Amino acid sequence: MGGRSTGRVTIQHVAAHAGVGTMTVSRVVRNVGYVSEEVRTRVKAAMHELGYVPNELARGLRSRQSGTLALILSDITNPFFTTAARGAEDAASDAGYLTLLCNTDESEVEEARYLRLLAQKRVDGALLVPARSGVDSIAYARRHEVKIVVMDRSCAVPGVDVVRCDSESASQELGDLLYRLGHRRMAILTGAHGATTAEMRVAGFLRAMANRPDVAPIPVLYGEFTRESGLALTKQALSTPPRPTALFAANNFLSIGTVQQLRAMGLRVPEDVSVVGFDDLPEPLMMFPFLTVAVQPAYEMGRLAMERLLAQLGDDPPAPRETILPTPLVVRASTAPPP
Amino acid sequence: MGGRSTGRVTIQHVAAHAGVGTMTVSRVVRNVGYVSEEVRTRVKAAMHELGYVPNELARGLRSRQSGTLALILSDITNPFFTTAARGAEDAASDAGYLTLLCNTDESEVEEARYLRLLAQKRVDGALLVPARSGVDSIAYARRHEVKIVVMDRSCAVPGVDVVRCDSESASQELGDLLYRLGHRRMAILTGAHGATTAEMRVAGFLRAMANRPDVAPIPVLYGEFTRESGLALTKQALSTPPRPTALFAANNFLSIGTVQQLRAMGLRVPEDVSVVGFDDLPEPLMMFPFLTVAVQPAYEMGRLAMERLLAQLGDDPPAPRETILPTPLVVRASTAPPP
DNA sequence: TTGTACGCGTTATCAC
DNA sequence: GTGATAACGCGTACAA
Repeated sequence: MGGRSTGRVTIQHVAAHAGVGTMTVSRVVRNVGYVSEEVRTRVKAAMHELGYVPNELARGLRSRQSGTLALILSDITNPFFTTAARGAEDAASDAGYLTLLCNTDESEVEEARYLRLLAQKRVDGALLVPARSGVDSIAYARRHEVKIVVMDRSCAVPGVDVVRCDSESASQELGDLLYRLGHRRMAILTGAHGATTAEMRVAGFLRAMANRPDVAPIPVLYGEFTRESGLALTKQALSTPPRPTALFAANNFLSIGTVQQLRAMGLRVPEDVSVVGFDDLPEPLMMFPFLTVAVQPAYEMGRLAMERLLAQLGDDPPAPRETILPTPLVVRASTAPPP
Repeated sequence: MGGRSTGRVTIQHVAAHAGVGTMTVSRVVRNVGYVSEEVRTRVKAAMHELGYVPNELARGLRSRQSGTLALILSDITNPFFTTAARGAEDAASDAGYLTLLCNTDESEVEEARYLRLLAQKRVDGALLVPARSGVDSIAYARRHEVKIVVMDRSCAVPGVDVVRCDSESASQELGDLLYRLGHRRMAILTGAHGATTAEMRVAGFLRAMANRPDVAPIPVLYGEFTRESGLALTKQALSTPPRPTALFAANNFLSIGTVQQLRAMGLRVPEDVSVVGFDDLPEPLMMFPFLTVAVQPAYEMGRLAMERLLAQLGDDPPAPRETILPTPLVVRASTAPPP
């Protein structure tokens, strides 16, 4: 693979070397228009020999697109988002796009900062997991011709594509499950107020108890989607009588904290307290599959969302819609009838 | 915030709106050179009003840099790389850079493909986890003025920056540990031939047994760094007499497969077979901390590697060197004396 | 089928 | 202090 070029080989050098005009080289590079076979091979040889690499910056300047997409999520470290990111990157890569990674840590300020940077870079589009409502971000993106698909969370902005899992129904099913097992005193541990996933999971679980007068009032403890929050909220939930016989932890980190805290308090799961959670861990990470959970199809969500985004970038973009992915339950050892 | 602009506001529009030349606007935007306070405020007002966002593509075309870095790793889905990626992205973000994510799945073909794309995008630099030797990739990157820092793996190419963990010493310590516990029949399960981490861990472990004649010859089973490989290699290791009393699984996925397979075969860990592994899982992911492992400082590695890369991009780049991070052991419940 | 001139948005250079 | 002008490398329109 050719030449001792220093990366400053331009289309003109190639043209000169091949004894043709720049436009001919351009046509060969992009494989469009008519070029005689003879010239084509001559140009290709020159490209190879000089180690020519087309300059996407210049290309983008002309064509008003960068061939780059972005992934704006709260934290790649959460295995749910890790898997989703992989799905998204796979889809983008298949289409020849590169993907920028942005961690907002649920901060609207960071979200806005990244969006500004992305607009400067003229990215063609972004997958957005909005920290809060996302209205400002989406408005900003639209103003700057950055296509947006909202992922994982619902979004009140009209005319925006959304791909997410069915938090509400899945939570309701988790509630049903606990009820059928005989639980009547339960508590919900969830994320921050305002985070749509946190809210929807609460709503779904409560809906399961709506017409069941024998169920005690259900405390809803808001915190964060972290292990630490799981520890703290669990302590709190168990210290307020009547003591719950089952806990619903609305996220993977939360549920891990929950189980750890229960064990630290000398309580057995599920003999003393049942636990249901949200989000499964990827199979190769689970040494001891244990938790009864709602399994969000993270990879599919990421891939689908990116495919939607790519479609938006295409010639006739489909009408925006909300795509809600099925979110089945997996029943394991963390649930049992109340003691 | 400002204007109903459609993203096609250029520096010239701002200049016209403020009644100044484009150069003056450019100076204000970049905050360099001399501009009178009065004009400066006028320009800033115009920028705000028009919703001006500087075009990094055009900027990069002039300045020959893109403000973008890349992360080329095998699979973001591996929590070790996830955490490293977070460290790298944090460092890049702090410096005002955006980070592209590239998953090669240990394929040299994919690695080369991404590198070509990155060269087209004129990325300023990349963190590379080479699938194999990396010589071609590094040569290519150099030819195209993409700065490279090799991460996680060692690299024979001279003059290249490397940041990695101490696979060899840590593996030796794991070997020492098993020996001191009394194990004399052991086996090693590792990744693919040629992957430097796979090789180094084997070498380190074997070194621990070098001058110990009472230790039985140690089978080295090569496979992949996956759970499935862990299942298969474990089966194989236990089916060839003399049966080992301890296994060394050279990677997180491998060790999980190992434990699962042992349990499937009705063997208890550590009563029947001890297991030591490599890579810890992040704390918020471990419901049941169990495995004795060498803990690679993934976040620090990612951050440090990116900081090295940023330094390379600076004015006086430091001389390339190999940075080897300490990799301590954590002893947990998966190790015990042989039965 | 092939080549020429110009513009994409920005910045470096050099005058004013 | 400030502004005209010429690149940066490529693609579009048009001419040949």
